This record gives sequence, C-alpha cells and structure tokens, in this order.
Amino acid sequence: MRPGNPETLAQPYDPTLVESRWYAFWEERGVFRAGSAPGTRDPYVISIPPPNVTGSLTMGHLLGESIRDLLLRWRRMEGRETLYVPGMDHAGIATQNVVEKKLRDEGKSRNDLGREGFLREVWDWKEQYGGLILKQLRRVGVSADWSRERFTLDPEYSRAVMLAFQHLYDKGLIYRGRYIVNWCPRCLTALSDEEVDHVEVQGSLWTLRYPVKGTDKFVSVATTRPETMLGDTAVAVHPEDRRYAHLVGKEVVLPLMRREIPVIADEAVDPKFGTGAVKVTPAHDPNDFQMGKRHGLPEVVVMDEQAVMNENAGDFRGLDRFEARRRIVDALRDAGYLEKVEPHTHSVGHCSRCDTVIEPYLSWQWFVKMAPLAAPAIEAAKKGRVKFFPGRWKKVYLNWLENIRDWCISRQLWWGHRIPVWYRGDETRVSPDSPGEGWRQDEDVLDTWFSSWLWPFAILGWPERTEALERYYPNAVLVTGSDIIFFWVARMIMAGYEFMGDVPFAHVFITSIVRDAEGRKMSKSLGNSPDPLAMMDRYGADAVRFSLVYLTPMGQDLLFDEKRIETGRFFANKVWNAARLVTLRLGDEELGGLKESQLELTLADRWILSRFSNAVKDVTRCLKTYRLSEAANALYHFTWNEYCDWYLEFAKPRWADDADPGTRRAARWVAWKVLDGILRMLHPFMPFVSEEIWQAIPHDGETLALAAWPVARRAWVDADAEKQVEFIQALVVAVRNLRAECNLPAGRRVPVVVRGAPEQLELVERLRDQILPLARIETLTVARDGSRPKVAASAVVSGAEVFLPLAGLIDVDEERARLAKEAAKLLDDLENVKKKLRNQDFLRKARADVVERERERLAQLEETLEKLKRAQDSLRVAKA
RNA sequence: GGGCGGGUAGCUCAGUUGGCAGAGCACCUGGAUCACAACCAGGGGGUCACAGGUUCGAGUCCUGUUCCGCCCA
Repeated sequence: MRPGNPETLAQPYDPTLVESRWYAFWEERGVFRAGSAPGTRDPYVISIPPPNVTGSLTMGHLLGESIRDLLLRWRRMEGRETLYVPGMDHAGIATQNVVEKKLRDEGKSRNDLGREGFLREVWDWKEQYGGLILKQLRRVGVSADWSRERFTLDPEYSRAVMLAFQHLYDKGLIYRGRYIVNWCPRCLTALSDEEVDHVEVQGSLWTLRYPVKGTDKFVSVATTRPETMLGDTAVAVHPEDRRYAHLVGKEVVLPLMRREIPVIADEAVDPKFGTGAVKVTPAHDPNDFQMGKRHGLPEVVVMDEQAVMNENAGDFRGLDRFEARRRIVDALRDAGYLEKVEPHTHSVGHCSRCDTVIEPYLSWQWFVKMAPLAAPAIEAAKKGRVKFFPGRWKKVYLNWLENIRDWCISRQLWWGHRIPVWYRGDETRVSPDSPGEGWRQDEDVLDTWFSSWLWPFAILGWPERTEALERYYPNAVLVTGSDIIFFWVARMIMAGYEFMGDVPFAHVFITSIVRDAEGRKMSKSLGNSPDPLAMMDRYGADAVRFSLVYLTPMGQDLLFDEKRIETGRFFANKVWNAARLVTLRLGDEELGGLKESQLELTLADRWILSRFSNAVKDVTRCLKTYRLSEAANALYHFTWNEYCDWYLEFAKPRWADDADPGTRRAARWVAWKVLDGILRMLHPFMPFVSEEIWQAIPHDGETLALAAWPVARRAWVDADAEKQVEFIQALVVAVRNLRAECNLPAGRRVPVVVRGAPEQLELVERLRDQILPLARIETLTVARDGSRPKVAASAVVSGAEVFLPLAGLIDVDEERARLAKEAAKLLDDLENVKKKLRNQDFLRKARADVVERERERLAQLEETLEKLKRAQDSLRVAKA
C-alpha cells in the first residue's frame, strides 16, 4: 500500500495544473501499449476512425474520442489487453483542395507544378500542418498506442491498397466502363453516390414544344434542365399512353439545333410527370443514359469537364451551364418553343466537399461490383455477427446494402493511391509497379474510402499474416457517427469478409451527432462550432469529456450548449473536495492493513457499502450495453447525492477527536474504500482528475489506469440497512422541511420530538449524533412514553411523527392551514386508492403483489391522515 | 414518394417486462456550518403533441392525425 499525498489536493481545484501532469506519466510507463501491462489477456481493440490529415479537432471528434477512451480505459481496468490504434486518412479531395487553394493564393496551379511537383508540395504541407488533430488527442487524454500510428499513404498501407485492388480485379469485381457518373465541375473529378448531397431547391419546370416533323403540331416535354436539350437524341413517352401513341416512331425537330430525333416508347417514362412526354439526353442524365442504351440512341455530350458548353452546343459553346440555361430559355421563348414555366421544387445533387452542383457526366471510370461483396455483409448483420447499438441502425445499414449500386472508385486527382493499372497499346495489366518499358500508368487515383475500408486490418500489417493481425483482429467495437455508415462502416464490413474472411468488429456503436443549441449542424460557415481546445483550456479536458458523455442521449443528436460543460466541471470539483475532506480526516492509520472483519461497521457504513455495490452494478451494466449517459448519471448521482450528501455527513461526527476509536476507524476505512471505488469508476470518464486524487490517497499500484475495475460485492448488499437509513433520511428531510415551512432560517437550531414505533425510536437513538448536525437539531427528544407536544409544527414519516415544539415561534393558524392542505392532498390519494380497491375487476385481474401494495398504501395513508388530524386537533385545543 | 427517429416541467433529456411522472439546468426562498458559494438546505412548476382503441389499469402497447428532424429516391 502506497501512502497518499494529501498536500497535492490543494484548494481550489485547478484542472490545467492537474491535466498537464499525467499524460506523459502514462506514456512513459507504457500504459497505452498493448500487451505491456502484466497479466493482461483477451484483447479489446478499437481502431480510430482516421480523421482527415487536414482536420483539426471538432466537437464531434471530441465526443467520439471521449467515448472510445471511456470504453478502452474501462476494459483495461477490467484486465483486458487494450489497443487503440491512432492514425489518419489522406483524404484525397479535401487535402488536394487545401493545397490547391494555397497554390492559388500564390498565383500558381497544380498544372504549373506538374504531378510530381504537386505531390511534393502536398507532402510538404502534410509534414508542416497535417496531423494537428493527433496532437490534440493527447490533450483529451486518449489512451492510444502511438507506436502503431498509421497513415493511409504509408508505404505498407499503400501496398495493402494495391493488393486489394489487384485481388478484386482478378476476381472480376473491378471493371472499367463508360458511364454517367456524379461529376464535380469544380473539383474536376468523379464522385461516388455517397459523396453527393441532395438538397431540395426551388427551381423551375420548363415545358418546351418540339415540332413534329412534317406537321404543324408540337409535342410538349417538361424539363428541369433545359440546357441539356442541346444534347437530346429522342423524345420518350410511356408505351401505354394513348395521348401519344400516334407519335411513337415519328420524328420531332429539336429546336435551336434543328436535329431530327425519334419519338420512342419506354416503360421508364412516368405518364403523370409534366406532359407525359420527356426529352431524352443520354449523355447528361443517368436514366436517359439507360434508356439510350435500350434504344440504341446516340450520346451527344454538350458540356466539358468544367460544365462549360462545348463544340456540340452550337451557338452556346463556351458558356457556363447556368448562363447557357438562361440563354437557351430566352432563345426558345423568342422562337416560340417555350410553352410555360412553372415553379418546381426538386432535389439537386451537390458536391459534399465544395457544394458545387453536381453534373451527371459521361466518362470512363473504374467501378467495384458491389452485390457480391454486400452478400456476406448483409448476412453478418442478420445473423448478429455484427451488432449495432442502437439496434435500429441495422435497418439503415441493411437497406443500403440490399439496394447497393456499383461503386465508382476512380478520382481525377493526384493526391491518393494511383490506380495500379498499366497500359501499352491494347494491353492492360494490373500491378503495383510498372511492368516494364513502354507501359503507361492510369492517370487516376482511388477514392479515399477505397483505402480506409481496409483500415481495421491494414493497420495491423495485412496482407502479411502478422502476429498483431492474428491477435487484434477482429476489433471489439467500432465507435462512429451515423453519417459514415455507408461510406465506411458498411464497406469495412464488406472488406473484412472479402479480405479477412471475418467481420472487422463485433459491435458498431453509433454516437450522437453534435449540434448546436438550436439543433443546427455545426459548421464553419455558421460559426456555431466551439473550439474544443479553448474549451478544454477553460473547463478542463475531464470536464468536457464527462459532460459530453453525460449529455449524449442514446440514439439521438446531442444539442450542445457550452454552458452545460459546467456539469462536468462542478462534478470534478465536487469529487476533488470530497477527497480533500476524506484525506484530511484519514489520520495516521494504515488503512490497507485493516481487514473488513476487524472493523466495527455501523448502520451508515453498511448502508453506503450496499449503495456502492448497487452503483458498481448499475454503472457496469450500463457500460456493457453502451448506455453511456446513463452510466455517467448513475456514477454522478451515487457520488454526489449518496456518498457526499449523506455518507460523508454521517461520518463527520465519527471522525471527531473525541469519537470512539472503533467507530472512527470504521468510518475512515469505509470513506476511503468507497472513494477509491468512485475514483476507479470515474477514471474512464475523467482520467486526469481521478488519477491525481487516487495518487493523493493511500493506494495500491502505480497508476489508477491499471487499477482493477470495482466489483459489486454481494456481501455488501444490505436491504435492511438501506431501509433503515432511508427512514433516517426521510426524518432529517422532514425536520428541514418543517423549519422552512415555519419560515425559520436554515441555520436555526430547533428542538425536535419524535414519536413512533419502538424500532423506529431505537434507530433514531442509534444515529442521534449523526442526525443532530444533519437536521440542525438543538435537542432531540425521543418520546418513549408516547407524549406529544402541545403546540408544534409536525409531519409524519413512515408512520412516525416529527414535532417542532416551538410555541411562540410558529403561527398556529398557518400551521393548521398547512396541515389541512397536506391532509387534503393525502385524502385525494386515499380516494384514488379506495376507488381502485373497490373495483372488482382490479381485485380479480391485477397481479397479487400490485393489489397487496395498494392495500398497504391504503393503510399507510389512513394512518398518516389520522396523525395529521390529531396534530390539527391539538393545535385547535392549544389555540382555544 | 419510401424509411427512420422524435414531440414528457421554461430549456435539455431520463422514464428497463403496462402498476404512485423523474433528473440536470433555469427560477424563487433561506444560509458564511470546519471538503466544496463551482457549495448547502427548501420550494414552485406537467392536459406526457392530438384523437381513438386494447386493458382492472396506458407516458409506456395498437391504429389514425399532426408537427419537427434525419436518411434514401
């Protein structure tokens, strides 16, 4: 047993001081390195959702990190071999954007530097500014194994990505094709479906008239994107639409372009949309593309990669797409081809990176065939091999997988893993390195998620069959936000099965999304995102961590208000001060040497040990089921409202110099023991302050981070003690209550008389010394002879009567009115209970214990009412 | 259009098989009691969104309506 060091618990508690001390201490002792602690077993592994290399800590990260570290520290204390692998994602588009902007500010473009020069520039940037977020994790206290830090562009990691590509290609699951993809004309790259945000916008629906060839008739088509009409190669109607049946097979003349295009019939046309006839632009709309394939229509591309109208756009060549739209509409109107314009709300895709309106763009891209990969991932969730918390996310996950579409993985960027495909003449070869002279590598790089979907095993050395891979795969749990279930979670599970033959993690815990107090998403442009570092400086990392976990509702968004960080700060302060009290009163006794059996435990001792056991059970159970906020709540409540508010107050008189040494020793031991247990449970929530305090009290072992998680001891559970103390608490509260009702100052000492059953009176006698200061009682009279004060304020507690005999100080009329009000309330309750018990159906059909409880309640209410009535009577007599 | 989540105190949220509606914050009153004023003690505050239904009994289960948020198309 190491002695404590109470001097470090100075007043006031200063988180900055405390939190600067311990991170290096833990790191030096290798606490965070997997397998470093002796006797550990049963690995518990979490991988970081790798933050973008460009990123800095946000509230969302902070919540995720707090939760992951909470789980890790808890499991580590349970004796598990924990591993948290930190790392970063190269974040292709995001990073390239950042560096390109920097170049632009310097008046340069990436093309000025060339591919190699540009990449050198990005790496330089990465070395200088990248990875800020990982440094910030230390401030949070995250117990990561820094010796295993990984980056998705590390050479070994890159090799894993290349091999994954090759494997899928060889299996026929990767193919190259010319399709319509989501194209960002600002980022100049293709995007996957998941990288497009659909936004409802107030647009227009234009109805255009296309002249039917050889007649003076028109066919009207409705469109939201009139600029694409330049590339129309057909007009389509539903095959069963009688209105247009006579036109199918005829031709119409495309206005402005004067091209003749056919009218076709296709099931995909919705006869109820617009006029029932639609223009078909195979090169600029994914549905039209499919239709074009079915009918063998030509694909006329009218825009270039920057969404500027090209040589196929006739007079509109060189115009930006939106300018072109205006001009084309004007031209159509002037020529009489515009029938009408109506306001129309529709959903428009935006680049999730830069918010530019996405252009469906026909181009050559690489794709992953997803259905075969999805099958085992679907199976895994259905069979429960991977479990979601909260469970409803499983449906979201399954719904996506069951409707999965192929994944466009090529990006027209430079920063990333270059596609390992080589061309020479008509030959194509897949290989990480050049096959030799004359081979030209594909220009594109892979989607960032094509590397991060390998994360849980690539960080452990895959494709090598390393010891780490053997030992730490699969991970225990993935903790992340719902926004990347499709991007990352689902794909990791697919990759896990494809490359490792097993799920990457047993559990997926979906955290809250942190929003501002008004419920808006945190964003730079709104300026509603607080700076987590500044916040930790102000309140302490412990306070921020605890508050976030305390506040995070299971399965819902977290509406964050900085003021609420105070919950954690006040709690840390409370524990700090409780520890001060305990250490100041511990004396010179060697507590560690004391056996529980040698102690003279009192009722209060048995009560708090019982409550403590209960708290341990509660907190642990909540953690197991990821009810984290509930766990924080249980710990907070036990510590503050039971240990501090009651136990320490019960103990104070027993610590006095003139107190009996036996009871003093027991009170010291119990206070210390329970505090130690609180600190152990607190550690995963508030690692710094808990360690600081733990080091200041007598303790075993070098660090709290490796101390054992408390176990609920059945021997400590004591229902009788709990019941008895509950009575005493109610009694104390009643006295405080009466004092306030009589408008006496809170500090005023009052005489108290108690009447009640013999065992109640005996209990009061036993705890007399504790009750006196708690209720601020001057003289406590136990009325064994059953006598009652003539003039007194009174209350009934579990059948016992409490009197404040304060003739002269209390207003008799007021007290009678108060008692009457109280009685009226009870009478209401009584009526309800009676009604219930008169109800034959209730008596016949309700569970026996429920009926019994109602009967007891009836008896209790009647007894209480009787006593209140007697008190009123006696006041009436006194008055007269 | 399809799916999911939510509506409980002024605010943010708990409420575990149906059985006495809770917490924190905010507010009001009293308090320099020796761990803590970042504290302590006490208090007020509710048509559990609405309408039906099941049940002896519904915040809780079922149906419908409505409002808010998110995801997918």
